[in-house]
Amino acid sequence: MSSRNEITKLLTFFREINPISREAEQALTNLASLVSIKKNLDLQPTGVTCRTIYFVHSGLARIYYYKDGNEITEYFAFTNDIIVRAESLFTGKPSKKAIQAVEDTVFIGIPSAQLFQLYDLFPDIERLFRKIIESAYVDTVNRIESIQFHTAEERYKQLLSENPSMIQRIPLKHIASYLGITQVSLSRIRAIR
Amino acid sequence: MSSRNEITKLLTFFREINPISREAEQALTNLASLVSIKKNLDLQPTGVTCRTIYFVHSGLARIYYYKDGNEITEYFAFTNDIIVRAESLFTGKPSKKAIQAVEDTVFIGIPSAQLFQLYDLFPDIERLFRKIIESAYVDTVNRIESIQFHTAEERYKQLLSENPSMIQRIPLKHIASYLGITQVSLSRIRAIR
DNA sequence: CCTTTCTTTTTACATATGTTAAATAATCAG
DNA sequence: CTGATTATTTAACATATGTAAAAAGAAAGG
Repeated sequence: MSSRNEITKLLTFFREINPISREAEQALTNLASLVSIKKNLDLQPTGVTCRTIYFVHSGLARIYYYKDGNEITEYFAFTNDIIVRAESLFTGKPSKKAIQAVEDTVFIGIPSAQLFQLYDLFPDIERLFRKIIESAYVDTVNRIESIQFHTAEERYKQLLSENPSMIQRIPLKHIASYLGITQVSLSRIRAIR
Repeated sequence: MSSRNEITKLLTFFREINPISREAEQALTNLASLVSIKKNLDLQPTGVTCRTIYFVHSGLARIYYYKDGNEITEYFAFTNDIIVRAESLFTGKPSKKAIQAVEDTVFIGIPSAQLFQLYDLFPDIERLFRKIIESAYVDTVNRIESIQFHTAEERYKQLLSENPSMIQRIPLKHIASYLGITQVSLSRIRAIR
């Protein structure tokens, strides 16, 4: 499969969110490039300002950071999911977070500076990305509710029912920190049948 | 102060986020209207789809909902803050959440359908609101980190140092549910001097 | 295939927060 | 001002999750 075909798949996904003109699709395609990262390696390290917006083409990735010496997973991205360290991209500050391939992963990268220039030429593209962020915002608000008002056991079981493959594909230590608990707690929860 | 002057104050605030043309400002002003709500009364009830984007002109408001019969405060909005039930606005579904005035509050309301039409006429306005949502998204991601990796005591003390007036202006029961703890827990935390 | 390393589970104990109920304190309406 | 309502604190006990250390299991490299 050529690079262009891989980007076409992402454009197809974009059409469901917000259709954009053929010229706009072409402009996006010209900006986009593929990056392959082997399992457990970082796509982007901490300490650098985020200047690229990534989508997962294949594989599985995560955003993580360190808290008191412990690695915390903040987000998992599957096929077609956006993966971006928003707190750095939107503020211009160096990111304290890193992006890592959980499996061998192919990313589609779009340089943010050039994308923002396209916003001026193609309001449709700006609208597309506005809607992507709106959707991410709603997801995040819902996640706060999930964290604050469900026990770790409830959150684990919900994750298990909504996305059972995660348990197979992702080390439990990452799932534990994503759920906001220790690995020991997760193990205990899993043991209760 | 006339209604127009109150909206002018909001436009001044908008200029710092993303300047828009004079025509765009005029179009926004034409859409905007003022709503005054007395303390403890709802601006928007639950069960209805959110069709208006509000900003706080003066006073103080919150978004809340019911969880197992208990009232949970999700968000506080101060002067110039946006207050909107995003999970309903962006999905078109009825909201399970309500907006309430914590003090006598003046809101500036912008009907979402008409605002979205303005996006077509004035890409600057769409950009302004994209940036507002991006900023809200970053705030929300940071809040997840705060909830997951700080104790309730740490979160209370941070809130106290960042925004001490909240403790005076808002009943502690609302602050407790905002922090994700019971009022009893908050009281205990406060007692430790 | 074996050794090393990484991941997951188990155990024992510590602690933060929840639950329920009652006591105080503050606010509000008449 | 006064009684009623609402908000806040306190107490006693229950429970979920954290911490530390060790054991067991799985994966990876030579």
